[in-house]
Amino acid sequence: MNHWLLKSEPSVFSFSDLQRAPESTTSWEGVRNYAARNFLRAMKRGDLAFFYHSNAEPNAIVGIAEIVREAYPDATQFQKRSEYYDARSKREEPLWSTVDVRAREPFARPVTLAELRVTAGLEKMELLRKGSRLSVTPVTADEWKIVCTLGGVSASAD
DNA sequence: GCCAACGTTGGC
DNA sequence: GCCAACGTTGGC
Repeated sequence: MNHWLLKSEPSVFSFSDLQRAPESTTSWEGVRNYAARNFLRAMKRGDLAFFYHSNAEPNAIVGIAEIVREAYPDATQFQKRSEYYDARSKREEPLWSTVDVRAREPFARPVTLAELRVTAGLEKMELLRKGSRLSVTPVTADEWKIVCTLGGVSASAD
C-alpha cells in the first residue's frame, strides 16, 4: 500500500467538509498540475492519505483519508462554466484525472507544519521542501508512521 | 501584505 | 530550444 498527502485550503474544503459529505466521500477535482496528476494516477484503491490544511491557522495535517476509487477523468475539465475548465482537453484523451477519497479518521491532535519541520525523520518530506507547492505528494512508510504517532492515531488507521 | 519558489506561456 | 515574463501557491 502506498501513502500520500493531499493539500486543501480549509476555507475551500476542509477535512470536516469531507467527513460531512455523502458517504464521507468526494471527488478530488481540480488538480491542474502534471506532477500532481501523475501521483493521482498512481494511487490505488485502499491507499491512505494525510489530509493537510494549507493557508490555514494553523497549517496542519488533520486527518486520514482513503482512496476509494482510482483515477478517472475529471469531469470539470469539460465544463465551460467550471473554474477548472480546460479547452485543450479532449473527451477521447482527457488531460486531467481525479480520484475519490473518503474520510477515514481525524487526528486526535492536529500536527502542525511547525511541528513537522522539527521532527526527526521527516527532513525529506516533500511537503517540507522549500518552495514545495505540489498539492498531491507521496509519503514514505516511515514518514507515515512518525506522523501518525504525532497525531495520536494508529498507522493503519483502523 | 509580502515575496520566494515554481510551472507555464510565448517571443525569438 | 532558450529564457524572460507572468500568474499562482502558500508560508510567514
